Amino acid sequence: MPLASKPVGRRERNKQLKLERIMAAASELFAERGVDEVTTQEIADKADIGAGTLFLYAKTKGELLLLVQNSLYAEALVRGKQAAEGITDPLDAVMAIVRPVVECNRKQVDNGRTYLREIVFGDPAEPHHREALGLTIQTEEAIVAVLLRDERTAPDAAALAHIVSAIMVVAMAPTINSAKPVEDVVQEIRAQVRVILPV
Amino acid sequence: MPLASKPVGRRERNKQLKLERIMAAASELFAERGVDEVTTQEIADKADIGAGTLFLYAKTKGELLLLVQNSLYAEALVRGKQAAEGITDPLDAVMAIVRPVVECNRKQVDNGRTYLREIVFGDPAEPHHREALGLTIQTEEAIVAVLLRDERTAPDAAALAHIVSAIMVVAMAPTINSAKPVEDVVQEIRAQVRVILPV
DNA sequence: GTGGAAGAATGACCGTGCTCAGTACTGATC
DNA sequence: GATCAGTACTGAGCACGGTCATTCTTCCAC
Repeated sequence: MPLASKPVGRRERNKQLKLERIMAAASELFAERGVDEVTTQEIADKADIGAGTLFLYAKTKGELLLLVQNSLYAEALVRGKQAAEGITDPLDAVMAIVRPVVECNRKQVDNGRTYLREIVFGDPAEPHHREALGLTIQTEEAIVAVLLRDERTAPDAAALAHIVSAIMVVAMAPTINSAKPVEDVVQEIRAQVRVILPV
Repeated sequence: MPLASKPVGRRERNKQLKLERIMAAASELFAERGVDEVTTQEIADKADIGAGTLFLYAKTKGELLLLVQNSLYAEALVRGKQAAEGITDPLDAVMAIVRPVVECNRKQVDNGRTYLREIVFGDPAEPHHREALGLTIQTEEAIVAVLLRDERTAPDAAALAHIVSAIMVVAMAPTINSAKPVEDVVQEIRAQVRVILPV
């Protein structure tokens, strides 16, 4: 009976287990074939639960994608923050944060774009959506931190970081850009960020 | 037989008439109840055509919304361009273009947001979508024209205009902002544009 | 143990956007 | 007019995401 500090009954344990099975199933199927080519029925089958049960754990298919992709995004953000630490040039430092996020988002282009769509148009009341919004805020805060190294007022830094966010979204999300390789997208973002980051 | 320069047979005429009926029906229903609360069946009924026929004129429901909203957007753009002509301050001039677009987009919030979603995530191969993209490009060109009044390089102006576009999208589209009144959205955009338009 | 309240799981079912095999219409050709 | 190829129209039907009345499970009080 190791670490039974929280009274965890069979009920809670089963729920947790089911959630893990769902995440594993969804994660795998989405990565393999893309979110649009997978039905919720398939995910339920693979997770060995009823079709309706799925929606007790994620209110919509979109929420399911958020659930899966949030952790990837979180990891990318950590990498970006670390990479930015050693870089003094503001533009390069900002791009050090941006790059891993773009790479992560483009790992499976369709899923990445749908993820963005869910963040922008989904229901912010849902927990997985809130988590995603939290990550975008953290990303902006990381950029703010970089910008504040130079003399700059805090409100301006916050506004600039928000603008960088917007640039990223509009570089990654549109269907027109969906065929562009990661490097092109990163360069496109860099070109725009440079214009708004005067020395 | 007035102006029969083009050989317009019954066939072409009927198609045109049907398209007009579809546009009228969709336009009215969308405006009344919002795009999500209207079924394609209802639109077809109101236009007095078969359910399947609808999709010969617009490949998806989203395309139908583009079809309807494009003309409104086009009008807003014209108003914005005119308003900007008499204004010398760059920030004010840019905002003169932005404001009517935001107002138009927010006339029925849900429809406006769905319109943006379609522009960003829809199929650029579809004709109505292409028209919408054309309008966004025209908007950016109008902003470029304003920016080039002051000494500024053309590439920079283009980049800045594109950034203003991005700011607008990210101000209007997200669910979180859907409750904000027009004036708040405009001010939010203005605050950001000011930061990137140094004298 | 037993009873029963609270909660979780289920899958048949529904509404929706969209498709497609079949039908009807148009207009050119003789 | 008759024939016919090309095109437009149709609505029954499909696939899918999501719901909900019902069933099953857990766990507490006694």
